[in-house]
Amino acid sequence: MLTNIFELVYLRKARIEKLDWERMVETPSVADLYALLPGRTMQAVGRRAKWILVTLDAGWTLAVHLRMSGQLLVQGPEATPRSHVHLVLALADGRRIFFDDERKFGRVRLLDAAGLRALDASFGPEPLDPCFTPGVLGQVLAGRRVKIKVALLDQRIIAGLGNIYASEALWLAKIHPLRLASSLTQEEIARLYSAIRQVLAVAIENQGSTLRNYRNSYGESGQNQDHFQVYDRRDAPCANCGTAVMRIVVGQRSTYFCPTCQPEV
DNA sequence: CATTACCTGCAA
DNA sequence: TTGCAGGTAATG
Repeated sequence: MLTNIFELVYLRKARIEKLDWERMVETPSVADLYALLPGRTMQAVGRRAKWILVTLDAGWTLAVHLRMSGQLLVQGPEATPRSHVHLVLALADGRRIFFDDERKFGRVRLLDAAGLRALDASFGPEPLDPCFTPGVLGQVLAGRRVKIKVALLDQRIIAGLGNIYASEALWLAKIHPLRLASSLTQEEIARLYSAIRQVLAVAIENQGSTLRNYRNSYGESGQNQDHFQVYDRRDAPCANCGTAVMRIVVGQRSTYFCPTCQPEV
């Protein structure tokens, strides 16, 4: 979750101070990244699905995906990178951006306008966008013979939900995770729509969920892990009915739900 | 569809 | 030692 930006930091005349895990650079080649990035100016920070998008000048966009354990940290000139910092960008004002990533799953791309359009087009609707309505959710789920939990994790169907918030949203909507997406009634879609937006809004309010690695760009933990209703709460009592929360595996991912509030398929 | 790979670290 | 972890791409 993107909780804050690098204010207006300047990458002008900056350099790549360290890059010791080249596999994190998906495109262009590492040589091209070294050629193109220095001298660029950061103009804005945005997000699409789980990609952090830093708008640069000359039509370039620096895209960063934190995957499981990545952190993007803004540090002062005196800070020492920890052992898992694999990319350091030195800024013109002396600060540095550390890409810290224990598991090395995180990725970086430098995209031109066409690359950005292609990335954007590969994702489903943004749940917090005003254009996202129950009707839109119904359309993207229509005819999908996939379990609803799997559909919610598929970024091509709907963008931005991860394993935590998929379970949380289904609990709030009282929908069993194994239901087929195509089987949801209008009413259930309406409930799911509200639940998704509610769960994300609360998570943002609580500055994200820190299980192990998540930090905002100042290195601060989130608080939303203290507000989980079902995720990581196997055997805890459901807040609605007291039934023990169950854990099952759906699409190879841990999935938590209340067997009473979210009736069987 | 399901399974495996990618990585490292931590808890059971 | 095994299993599991907030994600996704690449395989059968």
